Amino acid sequence: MPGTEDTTPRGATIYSVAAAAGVSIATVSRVVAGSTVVSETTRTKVLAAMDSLDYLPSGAARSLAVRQHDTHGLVLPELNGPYYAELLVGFETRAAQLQQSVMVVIANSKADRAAAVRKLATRVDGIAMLGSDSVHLARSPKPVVIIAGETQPGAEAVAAENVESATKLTEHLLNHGRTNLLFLGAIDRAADVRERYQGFVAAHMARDLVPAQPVAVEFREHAGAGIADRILSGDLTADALFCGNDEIALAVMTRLIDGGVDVPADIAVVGWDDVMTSRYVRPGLTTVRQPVQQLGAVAADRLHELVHGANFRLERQILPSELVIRSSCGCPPPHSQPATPAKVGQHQNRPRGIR
Amino acid sequence: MPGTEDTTPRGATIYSVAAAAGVSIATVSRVVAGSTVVSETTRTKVLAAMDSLDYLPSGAARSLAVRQHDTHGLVLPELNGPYYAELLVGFETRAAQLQQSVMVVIANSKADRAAAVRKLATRVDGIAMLGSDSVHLARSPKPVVIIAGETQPGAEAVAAENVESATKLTEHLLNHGRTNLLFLGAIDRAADVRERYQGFVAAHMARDLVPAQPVAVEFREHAGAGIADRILSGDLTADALFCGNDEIALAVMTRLIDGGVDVPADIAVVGWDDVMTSRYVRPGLTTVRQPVQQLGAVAADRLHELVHGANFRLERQILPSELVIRSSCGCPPPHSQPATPAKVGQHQNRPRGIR
DNA sequence: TTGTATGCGTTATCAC
DNA sequence: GTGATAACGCATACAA
Repeated sequence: MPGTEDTTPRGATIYSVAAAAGVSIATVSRVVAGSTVVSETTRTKVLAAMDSLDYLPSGAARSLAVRQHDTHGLVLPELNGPYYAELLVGFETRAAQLQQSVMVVIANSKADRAAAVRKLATRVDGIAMLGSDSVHLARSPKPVVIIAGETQPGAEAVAAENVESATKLTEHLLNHGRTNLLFLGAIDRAADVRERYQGFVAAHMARDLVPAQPVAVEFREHAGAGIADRILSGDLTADALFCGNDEIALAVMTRLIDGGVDVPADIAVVGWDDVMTSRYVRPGLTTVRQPVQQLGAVAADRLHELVHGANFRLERQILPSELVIRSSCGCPPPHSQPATPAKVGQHQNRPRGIR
Repeated sequence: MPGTEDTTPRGATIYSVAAAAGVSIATVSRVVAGSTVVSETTRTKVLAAMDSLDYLPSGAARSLAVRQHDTHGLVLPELNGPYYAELLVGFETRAAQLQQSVMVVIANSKADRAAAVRKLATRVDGIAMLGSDSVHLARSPKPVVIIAGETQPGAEAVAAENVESATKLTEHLLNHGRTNLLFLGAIDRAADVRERYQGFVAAHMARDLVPAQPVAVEFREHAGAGIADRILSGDLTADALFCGNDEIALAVMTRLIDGGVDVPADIAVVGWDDVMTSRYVRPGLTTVRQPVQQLGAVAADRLHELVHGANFRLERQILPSELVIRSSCGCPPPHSQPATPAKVGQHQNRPRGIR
């Protein structure tokens, strides 16, 4: 049917604005790129044309031409919770400063992750991945940085410090006179939990004590309650619980209290992460705070450098964690029970007496 | 310098695998696309070539060719907290099911958002944006769906129900015999808070009561503590506090309790969002749960349809919220104080006596 | 079933 | 200063 025009407006391209402005596409490209060589008068013409045509450059075309995506990939496990949000904020913020976009994908199973990574690699310059117990990323075509996981052949790793803090935390419990500590968490899933257990073991060894085997628990609240029930029923015995993260610590502790046990008098409980709830609950949960946001930022940073030719760092970068002593470990509660959060950045530690 | 080769390996392209497999690029493209027409023997050849060359397609080139990014954009404000993580999970998961990648950008100021949106629009097919009090997105070249905000000319909106739930919650407080309710939250920032105040007002009107003006507070914990101090000092008076979100509700309530007031006997406190802390704190915080994850999923869904030619929906889609009655409102605490979270999806409401 | 040729919208290298 | 024009890596209509 002659004369029938395509009705779907295809959007302005560099060609249409060039035509509208009466210049070549090269010139348009120059003003878009902010090149200083173009004369003021033509620049104005071009700008006007772009505006009237509502011109929007094609990122794909640009990427193809410059052979670079200018975007970072971020692979996260499905778990929600504040941890991931913070990590994303740190990562995205730093990436943005570096003029990089960020593409995120959430994957759970190893299979999902592998597939996700391959697809992602198609549209980014590099990939940051939370947790290393993940893809066998041999021959990964793009730079990879692993967050909170172990270093791997083709990748670089950044993580929050675990072993030392776990050791300190365990010692703290031991110093409180506890003799039967239990470690709650599955050490075969994630490297960071494994490292926390290492610290747990190390502290025992240092005193010629024999550490208990870890009790595998999912990092979900209901799992924590389950453990508490086993303790209440006498199936499990302990006078101190070292929990792999705050969620289960909170769940266990609360259920224990509901079940009539006195925390921390009968059983001390400590966690990991310092989630918001930990400072609101009574007794306040003793835990460890990780520099999560900074972790994301550093990952974005390293990734950017790798993409731009930097060499892989042989050993992973460790960011310091910080013990947050409250009262679930046996320390006396502060007299005024200040529930208001301390300003972040200030030390919240207030070790007392013991240790 | 003749004979000097470029040492940086440029990565395999469709051309190199075609050559290696002894076929044309069209054929390679076909097997990559999973076309069924190609013979089994050649497919194997191509697959082998791809594998040995470690071929990774260029997403940019593909996007350019098909004139589509197959990517959804998501614009978030900087605030962290579980809300955003959940939203992201819902959005990404649904997008993935639709074969779409997702690019996220975090922006705070209006200026940031405007800039971010324009840059984003360059690499995605459509944009979802949390909150509408944002960009004047006139002539936005790509489809936009607004999450938890008001509908706008060029966009579609999805949101959790606010007014009705806020009305109910207010009525609940009124039914408890409270006569001096205060609304805590800045209604000039976000549409959803505005709507909650509307419900607050509506409930008052229905009883010929005159609602108090909203007390502007930032949604940060320290701000909540500040309000509590004003109440403790007598600067502010109330027997019930309707807080714009759980963070400030928690902060206010805790500080109030530390200051010696009996919550809820002296002052009732309710919040919004049902964060984890709300079910751990004592008294349990009465609040409202929004289908955040679903909100993200619906946004991704609608965006996808808009991108593929669907018409804008004139009125926004409202997802139902749910009252979560605990005891900070004045209701008696459950006898067993079950802190374990109810399975999500089950009704957690247990209204009693009153209303 | 497979190959050829063209277009997708930029950037960048040359000339002019 | 500005304008041709060749990549960039893929999809696809059309031939064969």
